[in-house]
Amino acid sequence: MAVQDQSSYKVKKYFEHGVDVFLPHLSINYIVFGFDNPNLKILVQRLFNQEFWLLPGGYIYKNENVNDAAYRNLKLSGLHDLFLRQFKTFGEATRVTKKSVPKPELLGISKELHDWVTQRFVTVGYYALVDFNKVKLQPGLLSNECTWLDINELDDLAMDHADIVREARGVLSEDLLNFPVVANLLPDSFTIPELKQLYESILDRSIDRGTFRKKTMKSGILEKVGKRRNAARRPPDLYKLNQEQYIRSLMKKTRFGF
Amino acid sequence: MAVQDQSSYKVKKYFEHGVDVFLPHLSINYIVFGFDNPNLKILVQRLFNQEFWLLPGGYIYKNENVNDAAYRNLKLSGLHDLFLRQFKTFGEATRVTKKSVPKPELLGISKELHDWVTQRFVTVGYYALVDFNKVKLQPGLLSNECTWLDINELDDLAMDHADIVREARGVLSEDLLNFPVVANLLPDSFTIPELKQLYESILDRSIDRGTFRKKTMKSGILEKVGKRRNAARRPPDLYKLNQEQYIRSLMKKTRFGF
DNA sequence: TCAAAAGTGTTATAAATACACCCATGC
DNA sequence: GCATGGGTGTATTTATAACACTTTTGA
Repeated sequence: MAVQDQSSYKVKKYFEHGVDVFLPHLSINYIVFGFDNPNLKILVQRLFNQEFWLLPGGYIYKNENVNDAAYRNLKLSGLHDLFLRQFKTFGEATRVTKKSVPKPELLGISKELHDWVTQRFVTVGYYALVDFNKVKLQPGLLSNECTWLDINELDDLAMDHADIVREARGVLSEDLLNFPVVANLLPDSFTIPELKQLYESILDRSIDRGTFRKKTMKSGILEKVGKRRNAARRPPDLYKLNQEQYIRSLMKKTRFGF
Repeated sequence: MAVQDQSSYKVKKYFEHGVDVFLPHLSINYIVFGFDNPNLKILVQRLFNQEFWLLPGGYIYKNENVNDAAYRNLKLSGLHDLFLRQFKTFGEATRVTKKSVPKPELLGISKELHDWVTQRFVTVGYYALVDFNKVKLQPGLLSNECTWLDINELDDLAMDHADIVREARGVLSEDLLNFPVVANLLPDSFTIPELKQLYESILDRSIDRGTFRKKTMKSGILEKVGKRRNAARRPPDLYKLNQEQYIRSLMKKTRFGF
């Protein structure tokens, strides 16, 4: 399950140029969604010896675009070439102390660094969509352990991170109905029932099979590429994204009303 | 038109406790929408002797919620009890230098303050909806002059503020179709044709009269309160918001598809 | 041949769209 | 009475939702 890495000093790598190269009081946090059929998961991390999980995140260089920082920090966790979207900024002054503040003193870091990472942060929230099966879990520079957490089991998240996840899910639910973004969560080829299950796990409700098929087919972004053969039942058709039509549909902004 | 106030030193009032009480590198900017039938307007300010207009904005105290700061800063411009919604954070490192950087040296402020206000800022964007006729233009503490600018005439905005306005308009267009937020832009009582014109000015396209009426009526949030008598033609019915139904409809999230 | 899931079709209802037509007013 | 914009009705098309029926497979 969880992937661990006990080198407690790699945090120093992240801060190799000190803390003053970063914008103070401003951080980035990610909700990385992955679809482990039939469940929607999010990627979480923790510092070793700590009780609670944290959303992945990072800081922004003083001369760096926030969006660029978003991609850079994700890359440090081995995630790249993914769908990434800023969705909200969280600015409560007490957000860090809401629940289970991390204890950086356990990391054996300097007083200066300790003070820096425990300052008040306004955090810019991004959500990312990844192909669950392609992701190799790796803790990144700011954590020692990472794992997938079920979207419905957020009790073990620290600070206000459970709230952030819920907001992200709400925004994703909306985006889902406006754009076929969700294909970013699936492998290159997939079946309609899989896509339907994905919609259902995000929206948290069931959708009629016939209606779902008709709508997704009509959008024209799916292209049949074969059949899947694996069980004692009718094999589902396999589809892939028609990239051209996909782009076009992003432009048109056709709404999928389920 | 524009309202002026030549006291160039009131900026010092805003910074009476120095700059260190504020979060560095982080600001708030507003797009205050007002409907001057038939045109959609936004509120802009400028520092005297400067060429370009700026969006209203402000800074955040170190121990203050960003949302609270948003309301507080608006209040300094005489705006309160309005609809306010965070819609996006703008984090380009070079956003300030995109076009026409303000010249604070013209204000006769200290070197320290000059350096502070010209640092790199990540800005949290909010849009506000106000009743155009109720707003008394007043420049606030961070500007000497303010006015309404037509939503389609953004050439005179400094930095990346025109981009920010365009993004805000896009978000408002979406929100408009999901919630009856737009009533916040109208006086207490208004006619259906006025409401329609408002939709059209935001969405920048025309809507069928019959369809518009049917949809808005069906939502049940409008209550007839009389007729308007003013021209050589059939007098339109006057409506007001049914507050109870309005709240309910905010919950239900019914979509207005025009 | 059977169970199970995939695929397809049917029908009823509701929504969106584009009109046409009538209405109330001041000049 | 007439020009003007406001209010209402209708017909067409399209979307939504629920459900039933058929197909394909391995066991």
